[in-house]
Amino acid sequence: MARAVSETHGEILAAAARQFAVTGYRGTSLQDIAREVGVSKASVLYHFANKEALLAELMAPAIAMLQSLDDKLAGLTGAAAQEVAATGFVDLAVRFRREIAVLRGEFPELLCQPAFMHIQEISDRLRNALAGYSDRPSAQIAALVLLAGISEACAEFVDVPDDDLRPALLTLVRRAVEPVDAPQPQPPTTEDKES
Amino acid sequence: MARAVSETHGEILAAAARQFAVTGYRGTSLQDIAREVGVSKASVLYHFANKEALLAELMAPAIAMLQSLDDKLAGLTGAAAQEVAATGFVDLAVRFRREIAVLRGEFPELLCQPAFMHIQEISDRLRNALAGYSDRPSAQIAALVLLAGISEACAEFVDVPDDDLRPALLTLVRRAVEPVDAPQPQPPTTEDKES
DNA sequence: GCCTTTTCTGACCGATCGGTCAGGCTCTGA
DNA sequence: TCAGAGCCTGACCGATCGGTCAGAAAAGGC
Repeated sequence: MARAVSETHGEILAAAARQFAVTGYRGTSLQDIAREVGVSKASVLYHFANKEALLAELMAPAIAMLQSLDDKLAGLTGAAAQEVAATGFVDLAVRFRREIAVLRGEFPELLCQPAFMHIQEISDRLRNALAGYSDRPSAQIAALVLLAGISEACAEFVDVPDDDLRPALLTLVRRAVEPVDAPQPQPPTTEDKES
Repeated sequence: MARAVSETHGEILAAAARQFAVTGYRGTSLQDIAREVGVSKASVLYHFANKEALLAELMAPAIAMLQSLDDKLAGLTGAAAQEVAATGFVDLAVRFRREIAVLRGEFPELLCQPAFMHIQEISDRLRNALAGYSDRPSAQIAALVLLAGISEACAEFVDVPDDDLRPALLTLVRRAVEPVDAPQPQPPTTEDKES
């Protein structure tokens, strides 16, 4: 068959992105991807050294953006770090919904593979930043819930346009994150309306 | 060997719970579970009809609690529904951290299996309740982010005691959820949702 | 003692996985 | 015209998966 100077490479990548997001990395076989593109499994392995290499190329842009967010956070503390982490991660999650969905579902094994080992550290730093570098458990918990939830939500709302999703998420994060050094409206004692 | 009137059944269940939570349902083989218990794979399949039956028995208590929460939500609307959904789901997530972690990671395929088909509907209703039955996208998004994030967070903080985790999550949810009939800064256009 | 029931096992099955390999096809430039 | 590069394939490999089955080993009532 031999198509015009390999658009096949890109087609495989696109099909893999689609299927990984739905079925997961482990749940998608090379055969599945090959079938969708209309080539043989051997052809997939001609274009990509192995399954992991295919995943790595797929994730590269998202990882690059995550890395650059990590760099931007390097010099910041407190509320400034929170704000940059919030806007940066929301942007990233909205733009790379599918890629993040893959990472989300298969954390334990994927992060053991050499190409993705540093991601755990980066996302730990991101969580710390979103918690305003507070070591209060409640701040850490809130940050983790938000990061995880946003990853999930973006994968779920595939059909919501970016420009609707982004502000909604950003508003949510700003409301939900535990403030650190901003002047707080009430003392941390329980001035509760519920109990 | 033939142990005293099968504690083996329970041991298999416990080992499966541990491994599913770490490696996922699909990522854990019957061989793995058998090895941890110290029996043969065939023995696992003597106590459980098949892998899915093992999972179903493991999930039963969590699903029962989810079902009862669903029942409790049946007659409620607005802020009352939000509050019950919030406390109920936080309780459930804290108590059944491991079980929820399994469901979380392997949604698409697990929910296709007959034993779990109705869970998707229940969790949709739960999300709606947490959104105060508002159809504003931002309310729906916030609810989904919170539900997903909490599931993830509980699985992550395995070593945090229940009594520390629960209030932290509850505070977060109450702060993050979009209020429906509480006094709002902007005039509510759609006060009446479904009557 | 013996017989039945419960518990457990090794050997085996078909299916599927990721990956290899030798070779065929088409295009291109000399 | 022909050699070589790029692209693609079917056949095949070893490993692992969930699951079956005949029968051994132990437990318990008689």
